[in-house]
Amino acid sequence: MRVNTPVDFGLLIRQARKARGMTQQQLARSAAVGRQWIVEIEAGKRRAELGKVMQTLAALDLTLSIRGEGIPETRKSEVPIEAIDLQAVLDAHRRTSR
Amino acid sequence: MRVNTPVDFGLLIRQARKARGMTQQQLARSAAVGRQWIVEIEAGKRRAELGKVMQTLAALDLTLSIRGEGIPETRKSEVPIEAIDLQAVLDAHRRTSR
DNA sequence: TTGATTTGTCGCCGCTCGCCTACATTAGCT
DNA sequence: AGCTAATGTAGGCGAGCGGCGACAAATCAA
Repeated sequence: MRVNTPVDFGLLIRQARKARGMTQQQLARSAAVGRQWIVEIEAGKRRAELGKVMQTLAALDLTLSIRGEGIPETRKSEVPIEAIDLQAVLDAHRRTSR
Repeated sequence: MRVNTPVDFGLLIRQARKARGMTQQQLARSAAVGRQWIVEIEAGKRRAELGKVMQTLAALDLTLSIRGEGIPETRKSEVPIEAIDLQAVLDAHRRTSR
């Protein structure tokens, strides 16, 4: 999902945290930040430290990506989208739907 | 491209800036930050303000997105990936390859 | 409702940010 | 080489961060 503002970050972090059934306290420990900081980032703090934000995303197992002119789609080390065997998909479909 | 650390942010911002032929001064003005700040973020400053980072990405026309468990692929307002007419693709393929 | 957990808010305080000006260094020209 | 623009660095400054402990308020379960 696209992220345009610090408020978006807050909402998504909170959403992911709840989806994992974590409390602010647990997330704070896991991300090595204060609980207070979690409260603030979830509220959309603009002046939050970039590094802590990324620690938090990592603690939630979330990945961040940038796209735009002049930025390659992936890095060498990144795993590209898995190739799809269209033929197999179509065969399977024919077998089940008729 | 995936972004895991503040250093990644720096490299990508610099890369995008150069791809647009902008100087640090120009980017700084466009993003409403100090030139000094651009120097630091490009060097991978961990404690940079989240808000300014996003202003800068916006000034470079870069988009940020988050992915992971519990985070929807897109927001209502976001434009989904364009649907592909597989039939047309296959037809075209057959026409050219045989 | 009651009790317990979770979340939000407050004040304090050391530390660092980010802007500014000015200077040093490096790149990119002809 | 020589000049100019661009980039990196330094010191100083006000402002705000983020951690802490302690409370309030809200949420949830039985």
